[in-house]
Amino acid sequence: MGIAARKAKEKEDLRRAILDAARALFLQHGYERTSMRMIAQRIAYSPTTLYLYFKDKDAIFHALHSEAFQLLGGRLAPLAHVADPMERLFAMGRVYLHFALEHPELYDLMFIMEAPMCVVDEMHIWEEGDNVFRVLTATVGEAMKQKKLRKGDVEITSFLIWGTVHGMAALHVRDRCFKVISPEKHEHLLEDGLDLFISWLKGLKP
Amino acid sequence: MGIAARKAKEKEDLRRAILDAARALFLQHGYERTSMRMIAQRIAYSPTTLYLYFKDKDAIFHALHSEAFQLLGGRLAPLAHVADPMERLFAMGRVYLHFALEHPELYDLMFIMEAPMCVVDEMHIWEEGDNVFRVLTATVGEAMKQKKLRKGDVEITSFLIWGTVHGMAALHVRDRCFKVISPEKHEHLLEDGLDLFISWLKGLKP
DNA sequence: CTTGACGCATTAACAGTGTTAACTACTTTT
DNA sequence: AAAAGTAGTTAACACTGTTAATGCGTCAAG
Repeated sequence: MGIAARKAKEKEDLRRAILDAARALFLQHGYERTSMRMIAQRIAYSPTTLYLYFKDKDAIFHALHSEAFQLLGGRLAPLAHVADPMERLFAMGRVYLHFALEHPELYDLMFIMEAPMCVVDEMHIWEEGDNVFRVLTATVGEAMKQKKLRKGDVEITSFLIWGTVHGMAALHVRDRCFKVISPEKHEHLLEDGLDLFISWLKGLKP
Repeated sequence: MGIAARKAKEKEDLRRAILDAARALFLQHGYERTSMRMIAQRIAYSPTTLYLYFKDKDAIFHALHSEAFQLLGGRLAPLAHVADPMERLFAMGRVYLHFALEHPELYDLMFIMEAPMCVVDEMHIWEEGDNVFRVLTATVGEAMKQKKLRKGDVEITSFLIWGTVHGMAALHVRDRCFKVISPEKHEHLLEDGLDLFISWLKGLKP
C-alpha cells in the first residue's frame, strides 16, 4: 500500500504546513489579528481547505498550544536528573523564565491567552498545564520532605512559586513592566527578579 | 448661558452612557467579542455616533482602563495612613488581590489585555500603572530603611512582589489554576497563596 | 425674516472576518 | 462502466471596525 501511505503522508504534510503558517502568523501578528484567509494564502490554498484539517480557528490554536507545551516539556525533562530538589526547583524556574523570554508569543499562547481554554473547558481538564504543574508539586514536596524548604501545603506553595515566576513573565509578555521600571534595569530585570526570589527561598527561616 | 451648559451636560451624559454600555458589555463578553454595534444598540444610538465621542474602539477601552485605575487607586489610597511600612505592604497586597477577585474583568483590562497598551506606546509612558507602582516602591523603600525588609534593590524587589501578586491574579483571571489545583482548595486559593507569601516575607532572615 | 453655518446623528458603503453549503474534479471501489 | 468517496474549490451569510456622504435642527449674522 505505497500509494495510500503516500497519500497519508501528503495529508500529514499539509496539516503541518497549515500549523507552520499559522504559528508564524500568530507569533507575528497575534491570534486575533491573523485571519484564516491569511493562513490559507501563505500556503497557497483556499481558506475553506483549512476546515478539512481543523474544526475551526480555535482548533489550530489548540494544536499549536500543545506543540508549545511539548517544547517546554522537552526543556524541563532533563532537570529530572538534578538530585537536590531545591537546586532542581531553581533550575526549573530559570528554564521556565528563559522560555518565556525566548518565546514570549508562545508563552502568551500557553499561559495568558483565552482562546485555548475554551476548548479545554468542555473536558474540565487542562492536560498540558497539569503535567507541568505536577512536576513542580513533586519537586516542592520532595524539598519539603528533605527539610530544605519550609513545610506547608504543597499545592499552595507550588501555586505561589508558579504564580511568582508567571507574574514576572506575564508582566513582561504583556508589556507592563518596561513602562514603569528604570531603563537601565530592563536588560536583566526578569533574571534579577528570579535571582532575588531564589535568594529569598534560600534564606527562609524554617 | 444655560442652554450651552445644558448642551454640554447632554454631551457628557451621552459620553457616560457609551462608557457604561461599553463597560457592561466588555465585562460580560470580553473586549474582542463586543462590537461597536452592540454598544450602540444598547443605548439605542447609531453605531457611527460612537465615533463622534471616541476616536475608535481602543479609545473607549482606554477610557475604561483609566476609570478602573481610579477605582483601584481609591482603594489603595486609605492605606497611606498605615504607619508600619510592612503592614502597609501586606494590606496593599490584600487590597490589590481582592480587587482582582472582585473585578476580574477590570483587572484583566488593566494588567493583562493588550489593547490599551497600544495607545500608551505612543507616549512611552503608562501613567496609571506608574502611579500604582510608585506607591509600592515607596513602601518597599521605607520598609528597607527601617530594616523590616531585607535590603536590596528597591525597584527589583518591588517588581518581584508585584509580579508575585499579579501572577496569582493573572492565573486566576485567565483561568489557568482551577484546572490544575484540587477543587477543595479553589475557594481560598489566592488568599492562601498571598498569606503564605506574606509569612515568607515576615520570616526572611536578614 | 431669511440665509448660512455649524453640530449632531443618521444611512450607506467598504474591506475585512469566521464559517457553511454547494459544487467540481479526480480516485478508488464495485 | 457505474457508483462512492475524497480533496479542493467558489459563493455566500452574517458579522466586524471604520469612513464618507447626507440629513436635520438650532444658532448667529445680514
